[in-house]
Amino acid sequence: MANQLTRGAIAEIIEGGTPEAPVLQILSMKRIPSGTQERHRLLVSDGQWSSSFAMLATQLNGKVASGEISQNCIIQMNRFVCNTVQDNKKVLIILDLTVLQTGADVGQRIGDPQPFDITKKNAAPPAQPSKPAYQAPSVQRNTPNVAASPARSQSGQSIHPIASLTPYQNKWTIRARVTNKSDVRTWSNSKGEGKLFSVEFLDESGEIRATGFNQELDKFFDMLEVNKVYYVSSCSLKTANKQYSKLNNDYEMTFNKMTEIELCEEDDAVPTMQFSFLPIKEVGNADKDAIIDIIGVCKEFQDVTTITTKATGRELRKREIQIVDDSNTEVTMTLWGTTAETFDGSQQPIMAFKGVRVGDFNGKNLSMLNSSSLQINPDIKEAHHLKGWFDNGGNQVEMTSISNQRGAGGMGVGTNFKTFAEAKLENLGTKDAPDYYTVKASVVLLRKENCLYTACPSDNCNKKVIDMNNGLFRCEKCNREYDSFNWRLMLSGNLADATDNNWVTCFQDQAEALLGIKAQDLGSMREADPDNFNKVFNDATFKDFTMKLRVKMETYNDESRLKTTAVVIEPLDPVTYNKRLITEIKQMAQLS
DNA sequence: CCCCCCCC
Repeated sequence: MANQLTRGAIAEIIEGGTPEAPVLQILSMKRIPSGTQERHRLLVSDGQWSSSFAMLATQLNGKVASGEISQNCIIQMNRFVCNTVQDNKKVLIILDLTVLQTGADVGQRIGDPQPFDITKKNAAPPAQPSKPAYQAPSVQRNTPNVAASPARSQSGQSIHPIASLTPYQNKWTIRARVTNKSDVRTWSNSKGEGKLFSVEFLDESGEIRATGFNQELDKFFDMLEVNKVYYVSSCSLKTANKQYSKLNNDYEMTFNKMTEIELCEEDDAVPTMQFSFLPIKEVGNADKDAIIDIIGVCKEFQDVTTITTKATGRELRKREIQIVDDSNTEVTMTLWGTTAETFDGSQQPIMAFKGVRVGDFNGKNLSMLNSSSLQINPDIKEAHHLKGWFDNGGNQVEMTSISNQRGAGGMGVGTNFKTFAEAKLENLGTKDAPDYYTVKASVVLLRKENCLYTACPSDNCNKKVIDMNNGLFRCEKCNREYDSFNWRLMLSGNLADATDNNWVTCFQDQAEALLGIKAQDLGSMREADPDNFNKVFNDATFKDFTMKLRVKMETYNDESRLKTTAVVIEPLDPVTYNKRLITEIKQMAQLS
């Protein structure tokens, strides 16, 4: 069996050689915990040497998931590149392989391979890897050695892997898929002004960002479409500024006057964008600022609004949408710019996001970045699965939202349901920012004394006024006197659910909703009709409500206490309430 | 030649 393996192939590759279709055994494999992209590192053996320098190209991840690639299996490497990384270490990336024998069939390590160490290798002094003289030692990746005969483009030139591009060669053509494309952006600074866009290209060896300015934007912006494959040649290459680019490439390209781009119709061989989707439910546990991939159904969407940035005063268009998945969880996602403006959610599309950022404003939310990409109704298995789920009952499921604030105005009672006990257990309100949650609660006790106050009648003031006892009422805030006032409510009530109770402050709108009467009417009633005044409070007591609460630690006179304020109060809708309980029971049943 | 990633 041992003679199946290509003895010495590992040494040959490490020394810069490109043996033809070498056969190796995978001794072990390890998933590397880096970023969102699943990557596998392999300990491989050629029968003589072993090394853990091998990595699987991500398009082969499926073969790991399916079990085709597993420990002890024998592989033939059809295509591979060997790069030099920091400290002159070698990394072998397997681009294409054939499993000759499964791990189960082989069942054991073949022979007695020794960990390859160039200093211990006794056969001849270490061969000098054929390293081009231009390579600075700090450069993280050398020109890869690409095995197997390169493909040819339609016009006959050979295709180069993206990973092999450097600023020092100018005759190359890549065949790559556009995985992301920016909006047109303009700039104006001391050096001048102009417009630009950028795209991201992906092939089986790697990825690279390309930028087109001014004339090149006019020439290529419309032509380049996300998900299509192109032959691209003659661009300027420069060192990528890692501060701004998250792509796994030390270089990036700029389109220039010589650049040629040509659509490639037969594009099956070029990998599509790789996602690593996180179930929406898991976003609830994700760290703030985490960059993740998400797929979901757009269940609801709000209108486009305009905001002004604090820093530069720039106006931005944004749209919030709610996406759900089969973890029965909903999250709010913010779209920006053209994506926000052109978005059509009316058909409840499936949306696959790559590289969106987790935020923690009022619960968890997601936001697209300029580096994020979005595919609507993509032809991938996760999208088909979600479509099937949504159309077959998923659309009826009551979702748990991990974003407290619904829509631009934050209206609505929200869906971040918790009991009082859960809110306490989770220490809501003890951080810097207030927490919001929604509770179903009954009124136990209302403090009707001092729940009304005389307020300034001018618009948007509402400050308490002082009765001058001469028919005039003075507002200190407006610094003037009025001949009338408005009754306003600040009602303190004890509310309870099955788990605990809580004192909650209800201001005007919320108190009116709870009592079922306008503050003005209640105020008039207090002196004129005390019986009915008391009846209002008696009637409200023991009623059930759904309410969105805000919890925040407040400090008075060096004493800190949690303050709970009602943000929205609605009468309990028994149908919606029961639906939610049924969903929760089903979820509990699934968990057990 | 850009390099902002935003707002409640």
